Amino acid sequence: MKTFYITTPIYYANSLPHLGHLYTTTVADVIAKHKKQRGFDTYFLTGTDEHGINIQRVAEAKGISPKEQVDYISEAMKKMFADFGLTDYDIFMRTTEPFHYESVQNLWREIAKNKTPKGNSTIYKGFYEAWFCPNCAEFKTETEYELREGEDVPRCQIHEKPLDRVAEESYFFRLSDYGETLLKIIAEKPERIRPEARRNEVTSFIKSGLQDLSISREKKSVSWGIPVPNDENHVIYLWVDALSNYITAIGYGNDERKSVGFEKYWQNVHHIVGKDILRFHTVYWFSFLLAAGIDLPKEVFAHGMWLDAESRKMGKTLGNVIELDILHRHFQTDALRYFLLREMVFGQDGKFSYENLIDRANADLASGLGNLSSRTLSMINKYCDGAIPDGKISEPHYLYAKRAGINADEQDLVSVLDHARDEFLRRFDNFEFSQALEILWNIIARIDKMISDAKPWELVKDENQAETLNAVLYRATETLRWLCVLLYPVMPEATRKIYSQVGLSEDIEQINPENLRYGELPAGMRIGETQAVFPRIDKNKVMKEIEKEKSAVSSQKTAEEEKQQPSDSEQATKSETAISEDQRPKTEDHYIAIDDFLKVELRVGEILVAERIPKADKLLRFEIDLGEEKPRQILAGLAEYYKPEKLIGRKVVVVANLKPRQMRGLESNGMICAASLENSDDLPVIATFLEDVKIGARLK
RNA sequence: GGCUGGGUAGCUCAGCUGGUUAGAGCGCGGGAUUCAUAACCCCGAGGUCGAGUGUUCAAGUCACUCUCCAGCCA
Repeated sequence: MKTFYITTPIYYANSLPHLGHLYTTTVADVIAKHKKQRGFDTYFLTGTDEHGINIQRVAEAKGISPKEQVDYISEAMKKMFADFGLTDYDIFMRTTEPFHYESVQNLWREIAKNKTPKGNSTIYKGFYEAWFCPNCAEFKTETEYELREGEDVPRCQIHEKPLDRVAEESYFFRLSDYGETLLKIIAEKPERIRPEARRNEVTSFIKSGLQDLSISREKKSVSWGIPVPNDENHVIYLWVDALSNYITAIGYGNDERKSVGFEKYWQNVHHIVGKDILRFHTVYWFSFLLAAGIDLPKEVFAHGMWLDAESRKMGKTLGNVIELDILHRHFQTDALRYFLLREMVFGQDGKFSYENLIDRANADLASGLGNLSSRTLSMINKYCDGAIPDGKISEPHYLYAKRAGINADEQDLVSVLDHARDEFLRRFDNFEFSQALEILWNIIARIDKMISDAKPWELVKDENQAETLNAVLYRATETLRWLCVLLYPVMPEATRKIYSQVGLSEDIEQINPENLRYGELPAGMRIGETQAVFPRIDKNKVMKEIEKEKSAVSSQKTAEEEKQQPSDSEQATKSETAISEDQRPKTEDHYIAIDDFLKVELRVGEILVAERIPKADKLLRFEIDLGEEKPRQILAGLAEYYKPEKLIGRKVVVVANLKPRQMRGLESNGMICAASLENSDDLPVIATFLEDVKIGARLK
């Protein structure tokens, strides 16, 4: 029997489930369901990655043990999966399982006893000294961290948290010997890494030269992990531990899971990963596997990220995160699954907003598939006494059919459906989900048009048109049957409902869409009870509710974070001022046109030099890099509030086209934007950016 | 800075190896209709195809330059 092995990454057990976890797992679930339908013996893995310094720290901070921490997260993950109907996985893998320990150590031994393609030892012991980011679980080079003014410990550029200085003995994996082999392998079977743009990144990374990889940490600094075989003082590097879950779970290197079938499944494994971890799943993972003499995965597919409606990354600071409990509370799981697969071109980034989700659900599901099903079945009830009519038109009635705009012969429709089915399957096999779905929605439009053109409500009034009417309804219903079978992996609940409304009772998950043949819908069968499968969503109402919940959540968070609250009276005063400001009459002359605003050239600048000016107690002299040929000199009255040396390196907003002005004999070429508050003793606050911005970028 | 990908209708995007009036979906405006979940069907809006130069009988579609955006560079 043909087999298929699909994996999600195992999710790091340091934070609660989010949209990314839901997305990747949903995609894998859809693929798994589809492959099962197609007759593959399918194995679907997901789970949590539970070791490492970062989990150790999170646990310490909470005052619990690492095991308690990872138990908590993996339970939360399972609960989230269950909420969204993701229960078809064959294993929820956890790296704290004893069998995984055993297997990883066996993998290590296997690698260690082999030679690299260049005939060297694969693993050697050395000494490592570098900055390490526990959040990334990566060592950082000079270009990847920043040293802030007044601090001696650099911070990770991604997490902005202090790095750990690691100076210790370490085992190394001789990755540097694998570059050529990897490039050759990728060139031979490029489809192993997709999409193409991501593959290019991987190859250019390899071409830039691979360095050996530290694959252990001393136990005294990281204790939460799998010990290196025969060296109790070392713990195996997180990525070796995590990546190998894909093989240990199906029985590599251990007896406990042997029965799953490593040989059987591994030969057709497809890893679905986020683009951020593609490198680990190709360069590192491929090399480890080569070193252990294990076949490489058939495919590693890197999908994109969900961005907000404005194409920004989602994050706590921006408050634009899509919240899983809101999704769960307000939307049908099937509508969400459809949206996830339809809206994002698999492999590219996609935009996610509650509005988009509602629009898609209403347009494609309520007005599209749902409405087609509803109008078709309701006509069968009204015009055919609730039984599926015979779809054949006999020769004497050909002319009538033609008059109604209907081909007596259904061959046109049959070839359209056959072609759509083949294309859909081809796209699906290629993980082109959005395009696959589009094909089916063209079919829906076609059937809608057939109905509108034929006008069954008129045909029913003419006895001579009885067969035409029947044919139209049969064709529509037969198409519905096909749609249900094809769409089952994407919308399991809804398609089951429609299927049973049509009157069919087989288990749709076991029907292979390849075997769909036109005309197998039995005439004379009674249809089931009908009701709307995709109720229309009242956008205004639901958006209002969501907004309310969102603000409730965020204000709750703010309250927790800021324990110090102003007294009641203070707050009252403040809100009163706010209202009066707000209610100021908005007449024309309070506004400026966009052109007026654009006259002001605001740019991002980085302070290179900041120093006091002799005999001036307020003025500071700055040299600011605006991305121009040379830095600008700007004077600003900030000396009372800021120590000049603290300002160096800060990114600020500069009015770049202000007329130059002389102060204290020096020319100032611009102005630094800062908030100045009402009271004289309030400090001005220099406008800055939370995100990393490019020097010279214009603000608008 | 280097490399990769991209900039096409209000929005999301198709447009393969260059060739008739540049397409789809959503949204919007109008019409028609009643089987259906204010749905479905028809029509329309008229977008310098990021800018420029070039190759060609002919260029979103090829080349070069510039510009903007995104990603990768352990």
